[in-house]
Amino acid sequence: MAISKKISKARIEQDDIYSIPIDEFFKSAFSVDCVIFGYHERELKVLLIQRGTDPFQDYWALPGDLVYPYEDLDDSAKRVLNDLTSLSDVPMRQVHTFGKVNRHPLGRVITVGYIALVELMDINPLPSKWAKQTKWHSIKRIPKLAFDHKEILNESVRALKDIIVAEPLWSKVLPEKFTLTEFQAIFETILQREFDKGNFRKKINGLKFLKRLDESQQNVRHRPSNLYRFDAKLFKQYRDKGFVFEF
Amino acid sequence: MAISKKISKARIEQDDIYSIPIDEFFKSAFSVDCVIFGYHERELKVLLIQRGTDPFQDYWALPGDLVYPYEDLDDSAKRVLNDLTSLSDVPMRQVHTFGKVNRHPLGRVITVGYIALVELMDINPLPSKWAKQTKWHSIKRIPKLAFDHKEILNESVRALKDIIVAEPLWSKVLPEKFTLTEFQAIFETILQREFDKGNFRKKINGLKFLKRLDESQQNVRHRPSNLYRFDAKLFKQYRDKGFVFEF
DNA sequence: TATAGTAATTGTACATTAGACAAGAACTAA
DNA sequence: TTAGTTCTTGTCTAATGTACAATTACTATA
Repeated sequence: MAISKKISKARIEQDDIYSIPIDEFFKSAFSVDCVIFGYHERELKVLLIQRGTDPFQDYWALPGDLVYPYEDLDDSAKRVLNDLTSLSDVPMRQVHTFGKVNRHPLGRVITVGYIALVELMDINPLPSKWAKQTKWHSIKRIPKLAFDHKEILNESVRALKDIIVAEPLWSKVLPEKFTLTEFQAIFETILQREFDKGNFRKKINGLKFLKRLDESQQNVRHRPSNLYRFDAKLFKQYRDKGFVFEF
Repeated sequence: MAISKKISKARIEQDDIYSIPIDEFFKSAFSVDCVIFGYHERELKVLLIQRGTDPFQDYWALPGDLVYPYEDLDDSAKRVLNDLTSLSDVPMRQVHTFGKVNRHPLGRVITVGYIALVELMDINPLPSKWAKQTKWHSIKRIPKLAFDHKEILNESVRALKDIIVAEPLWSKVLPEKFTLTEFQAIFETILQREFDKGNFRKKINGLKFLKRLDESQQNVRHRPSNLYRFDAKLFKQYRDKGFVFEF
């Protein structure tokens, strides 16, 4: 399934679009690739699968596959992730589309990248369909990847930094009740910078959608931390009024 | 050129990906759509073409077309814009990809949106290829558009607001030497909010990459404004050090 | 039981920025 | 010369950011 040899580049350049039969355009495909970031205790990982099919058989890769003809793009990302890792209910966001001519050996395929952030221990990926294995890889030690997935991953890491502040992705990573130190750790890990504890806390106390509870940690060998809860409804109200979270 | 009837949705859902011949995936196409924002004297417009071909013949639409099989996505955006409007040297940025199943009547086509911002008077779009007309439309009075172009436009307007602060798109809109009032007007128009003149100016004075010149306006019936120049090199240096422009 | 260790929490002092607003300056037109 | 206009600078206050110190509440261990 290679790109049709009937289309020579030279011919197209000197001629106009009408000279190409429209059918020649409908010989390409598109795929989605899911970048599932897993956070746990100050470590950021990404979920990779080992491919059990060609091309790039046995390579590590982002969970991704061709989009069905009848399938909306956003739905496809969900379906593909489920097909390969058995995961569902992982809200993803579109990030960028990658479309170099030779990025796929079987023909012209562009791919749309989607990202998500989850607490690593909350989900249980299981390989299915043609995925041989699924495995969390530390963002700092990424093996050689199939296709241009390294580039997609890099771009996604960059995008995650923007999105983590703009959208409450972090709420997926926190337990129901959490400490401010845990909250701070997420931002420090993803944004790769440190914050002063006291000052960070002051900022948080101004945010009404992080509600302080009348409970505290148990069984710690130091002063127990107060617990907080995220109020998604209040957050939405804030945002609808133009509020922007910033660091 | 409709989606192959051989693929029934039911069959795919109960079966797995292997049951679909791979050729069935290579029957789709993708396009690029260019959202060229034109700024002039506190007005924001968008460049539309009138389509001279089916589908949506005679409709107003974003300049966009199918991507050639041998063509990188980013290159394609440039080429398509030039094909339809004769414009070149308009740096664009990818924004979002739209992939609903039925967004294109001729078959499965997803489209990648690109945006740019230019000074309206600096460029001279001329319809060519199958574009009957090109015309600047005020962002506030948009006619019925072909395909899902209204949705693409809406998303692009939103994205422009983010990008105008993150990237120096505004440098494309300003003359070599400009006043701070002109500079402020761009942000007020695009972000749709007003700034206090004095305070805005204070902020600007801290930015070294906006260099105050020893020149001022001529022939104005009020105190002439100082002229400034944008130093792109310095801006890059700032940004590489992690500087982020904000309002 | 007292003490050390640990991290949470609060506070303080200073610097920087934001926001509202006013005063003065530099031009043209009448 | 004066009025009209907008640019430019300044001032004052409030809010926020930053660095860092002091205090608190717990556990483990001597």
